[in-house]
Amino acid sequence: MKINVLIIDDHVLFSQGLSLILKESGKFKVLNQVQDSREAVHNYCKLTPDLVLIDYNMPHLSGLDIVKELAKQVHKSKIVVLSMYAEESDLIKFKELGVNGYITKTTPADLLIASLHQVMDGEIVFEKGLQKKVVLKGKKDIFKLKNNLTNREIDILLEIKKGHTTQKIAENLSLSFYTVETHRKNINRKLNFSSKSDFFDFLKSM
Amino acid sequence: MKINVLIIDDHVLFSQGLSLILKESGKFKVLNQVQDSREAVHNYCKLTPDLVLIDYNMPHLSGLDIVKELAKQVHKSKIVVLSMYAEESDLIKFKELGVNGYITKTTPADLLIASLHQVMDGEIVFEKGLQKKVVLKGKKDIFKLKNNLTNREIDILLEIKKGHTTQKIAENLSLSFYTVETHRKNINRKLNFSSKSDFFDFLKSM
DNA sequence: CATAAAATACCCGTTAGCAGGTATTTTATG
DNA sequence: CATAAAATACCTGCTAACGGGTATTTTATG
Repeated sequence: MKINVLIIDDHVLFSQGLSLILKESGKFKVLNQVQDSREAVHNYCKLTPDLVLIDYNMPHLSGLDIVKELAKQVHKSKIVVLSMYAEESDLIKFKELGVNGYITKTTPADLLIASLHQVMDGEIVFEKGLQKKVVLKGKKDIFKLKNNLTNREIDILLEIKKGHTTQKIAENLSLSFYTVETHRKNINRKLNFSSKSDFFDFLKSM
Repeated sequence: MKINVLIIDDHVLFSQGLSLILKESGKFKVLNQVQDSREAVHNYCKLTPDLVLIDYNMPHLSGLDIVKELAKQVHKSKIVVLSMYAEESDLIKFKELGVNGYITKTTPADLLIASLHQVMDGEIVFEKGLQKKVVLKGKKDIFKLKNNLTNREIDILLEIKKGHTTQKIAENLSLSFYTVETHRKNINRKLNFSSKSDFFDFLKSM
């Protein structure tokens, strides 16, 4: 039995090439290729594919939003995001959304096929995610030392990075509102950013 | 006799798909697919292709620079640029460089094949991929359309991106504090971010 | 030229963030 | 065990941001 695939990508040329790649492998059947979100949701429900391949870098619509839409539907399938670049922040978002795979377009076809089979076997394939995470763990200590931050302050920074308010952070970490404010104060004193955007740039580098 | 093609694109997945598309047409022979500029020039000289297909939207190197490099070589071939978006400013640059075609990746395979044949017949094909509504919009315009933002709102967003306060933005743009606040309000209403970090992520993507 | 969209400007009330403090408890660490 | 560092908690006051309005002028556009 072949794996039924739905491709969502407004770059028709890429979709058609990808279809041929999948077809050649002999294990996949491309049910349809769609170029916009309305068609995407409609085809998803009608065709009930086993696997959805969605391009993230679409100029006119957000891959993220489509993934959210698909997640709302009754039919459930594996979802793999195909992206031009490996963006760390995007990776986290897609992981949170429960996407089954994130593969960059720099991946050779055979590796893609192999990854898709892994996904169909229930694995979660985040190509470069694993490598980066390992690197990040070593970074954390250097990061701490470099900025004279304490463990708790890093906890708070990670919460801020998620976009949580002081109140929310307090709830999440089971702390008093005042305690979180104190930490924030100390962080700001230590890092002393000249503007909000500098601060958010810093958070991104974490 | 088949048309010998060299593909330059660091998105291997796309190159491989494109190769299959060309192969299926029966009229093209893909000599090689390369991922970086050095390989590009080397292969160009060694394989002397009839046609070069080059991706413009490469993250780490400029398609423009590669085209310039190829133009310097002894061997001459037709050069067609494949792009994600149709950007007017780039179009002019490529025209000046004597590129034989500029086709977006939203073009269906059959139209691409037809366009490539036109190019091989000596025609210059610059608008095959740009059908109906896609009216040569720049990145900024796509961005605008995508989010329903006005020109002024983008000005304000760029100021916010710099980390300026409302007061500072008002001074920089010679506007009233209240006007800037109104714009910010409208931007927030249109984009409706759930958190500050989402907002700053968005700014970064500008 | 009529009309809509965009850009400009002003007012009010609320809240989150932040800088200024002070102070206690817990945890390492020599 | 003594002491410093870290983590906890509370209070005050100020300001930027933001959402709710309203309203006028300028600019496109059919």
